[in-house]
Amino acid sequence: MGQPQTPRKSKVAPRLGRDDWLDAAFQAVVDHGFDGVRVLVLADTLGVTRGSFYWHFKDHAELVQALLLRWRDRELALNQSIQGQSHADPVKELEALLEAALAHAGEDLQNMRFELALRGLGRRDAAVADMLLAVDHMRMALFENKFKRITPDPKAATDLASLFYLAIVGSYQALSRPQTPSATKQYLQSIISHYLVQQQLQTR
Amino acid sequence: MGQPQTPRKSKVAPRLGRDDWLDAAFQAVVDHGFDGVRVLVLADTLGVTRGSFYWHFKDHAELVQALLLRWRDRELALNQSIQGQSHADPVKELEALLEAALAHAGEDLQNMRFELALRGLGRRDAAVADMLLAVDHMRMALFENKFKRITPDPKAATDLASLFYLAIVGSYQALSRPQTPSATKQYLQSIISHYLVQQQLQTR
DNA sequence: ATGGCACCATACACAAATGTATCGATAGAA
DNA sequence: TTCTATCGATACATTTGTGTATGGTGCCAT
Repeated sequence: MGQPQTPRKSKVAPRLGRDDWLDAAFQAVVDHGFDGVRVLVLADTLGVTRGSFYWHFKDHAELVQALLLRWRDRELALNQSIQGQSHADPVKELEALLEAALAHAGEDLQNMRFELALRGLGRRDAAVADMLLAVDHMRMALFENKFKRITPDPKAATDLASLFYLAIVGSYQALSRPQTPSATKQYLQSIISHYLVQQQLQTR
Repeated sequence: MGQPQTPRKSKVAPRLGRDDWLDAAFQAVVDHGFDGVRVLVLADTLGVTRGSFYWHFKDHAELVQALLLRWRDRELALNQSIQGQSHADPVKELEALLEAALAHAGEDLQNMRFELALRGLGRRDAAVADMLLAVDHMRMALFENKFKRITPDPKAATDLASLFYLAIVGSYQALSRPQTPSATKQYLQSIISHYLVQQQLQTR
């Protein structure tokens, strides 16, 4: 959380880099969706003119493309780091995954809003849809692995993984009943424990 | 599914009405989102000029507003009609509700796509968000009632209703694993039956 | 038939956004 | 110090979209 690699004077007139534009574009997506990513608006918020933009990027499409790739790379990295940590207790592990998945929504729900906007874009753009599909599979596999360590029935594990993952995505979308990620987490966990109790009763 | 109330010659030069513009706007939302609702594009697809539009509507905002209200009214009506039908068997009833909810996605997933776009709009517009909230509560209550007739635990009924409703919304969003509504229905039902079996084992 | 209403076309003014071309400024290396 | 690569400003051309004003046309009842 310190200075970027290129040490900047951090006082005034901070010459912009490619990442600064990407950050601004990210925020624009969060606030107004991908259709709200306007070059001259970004220029305004960054305090420069569009002349700067067309030095860093070929055109508007390249900006969006770069933003997409950055998101995917970060998502991949995050997934791998989560895959790394494993506890002895599989239930603890699942709960940790739930925790991570819902915390990933972001401080001010920015990541969540970005991802929703991204899914909106994916409905009109096949390439984006493919990218999302890959990420979804990646994350769903994570859930499936955890559930497989809990229940003996492999089909049940797959179904439960699907159900939970979709419920999380759905909770992003329809924030009606559980209005916060933490509330969502609580009732998801309650379902888990409920399920586990019955599981034990059944196998006993 | 016949002729509209105003009997039209159905041959050529069919003078347009307010609903024709709303239909075109609906399709535009399905295809390109709310930001893709452009008056002159609609005029093009309808084969007229914008002169027509500004006779039927005051401005662009009124078109969107009318589209929103039409959606809400239809949604309310649909909900009430579903609320009417009730079978003796509560499980059958729940399955019928699932069936209806997922069939509501629409022939070519048009209703689904529209609703997703609508939720995207709701993230930027408080009034739209409120409207969605009301509809979500309405539909969730439907689920909750069904579950309450199945399980004795009221908290479990609420949690399950939330889980299922959010999973349905999520399946709209992330069509990764279950790629079609029918596939979604199948594994949701599998979860139900799984749950019911355990429920019986527990209460026995 | 003809007057009037409902519906649409045409033309204009305006705004917002993209992209290009050109010139200016500035910091760091030579 | 001066040169140069990097970054930004300015001005222009073009596209796309909205909204308004005004005129045109077919159809129905009187």
